[in-house]
Amino acid sequence: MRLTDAEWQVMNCLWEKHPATARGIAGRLPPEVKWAYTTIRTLLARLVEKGAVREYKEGNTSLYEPILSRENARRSALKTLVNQAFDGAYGPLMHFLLSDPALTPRQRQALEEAVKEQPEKRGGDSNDRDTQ
Amino acid sequence: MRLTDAEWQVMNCLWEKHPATARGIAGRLPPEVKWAYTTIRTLLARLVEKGAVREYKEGNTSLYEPILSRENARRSALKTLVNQAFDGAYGPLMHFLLSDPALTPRQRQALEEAVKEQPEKRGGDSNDRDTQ
DNA sequence: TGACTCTTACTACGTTTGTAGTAACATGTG
DNA sequence: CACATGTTACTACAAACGTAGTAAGAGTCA
Repeated sequence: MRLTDAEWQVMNCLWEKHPATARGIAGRLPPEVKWAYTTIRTLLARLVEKGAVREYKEGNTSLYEPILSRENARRSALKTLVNQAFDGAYGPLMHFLLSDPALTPRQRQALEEAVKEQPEKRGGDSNDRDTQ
Repeated sequence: MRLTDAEWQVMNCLWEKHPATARGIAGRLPPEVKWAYTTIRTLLARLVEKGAVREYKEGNTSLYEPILSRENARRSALKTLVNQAFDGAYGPLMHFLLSDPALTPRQRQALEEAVKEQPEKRGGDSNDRDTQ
């Protein structure tokens, strides 16, 4: 399951608190995101259509709830990144993390340990378990 | 600098060996990618336009060379991912990596150490150093 | 009951992305 | 020189994305 930038914003709000109404989500979006109510509605509709979110009615109001778990969305996004930018292996990613200047020396050392043992795991691209 | 999926494929070939011709890149794409020559040409043109690649002529043939470094492309992609999927902090990402069932116990422990010390670094979204 | 105010359903539209096609120009070869 | 072959320049076009508008129904309050 691939989420677009805008969809991530909406899903993040939904994971944080659900079920939620479109307006509730509008209220929990980061302050710099100022979308029209209808924009959020469109995004939710698209998410429902792709099976990431379930919609049900309470009175005439729609409530939304995530189907795709945060866990799986993350796993999927990370796999995509690793495949496209890190040769499909987690080792290079860790290596890269290592090079972050913001790490403390101890962190660096700990990570180094981990990388040394990394079993060069190739990213099998195949069947994402992405529901639940 | 944001790269699309297709652009990553091309850039990966370019980083591997450059300068390169469009046809050379075609030859180094992974076997499952079967693009028309003109498709690669279009992608290269878009990359040139966005400043990720430089093009120059040798005779009447175009040679291409990356301007955007792999390093920076990775950094940028990782930052985007972290911002959208991991609350803008590297800690949750490491946590997530930790949960990968493919880790050896020692790796897990080493990573755990690193995470414990993680300074909850918030993703300042701002000025990407993305050239060179 | 009429006027507001929400909510939904449907539609819209410019941009980006994936994926190419075609026409014209250059170059080497018989 | 005439032709085959490779190269470039330009154009195309459907799907996905970001971002929204409008019309019509439903609840609510004076």
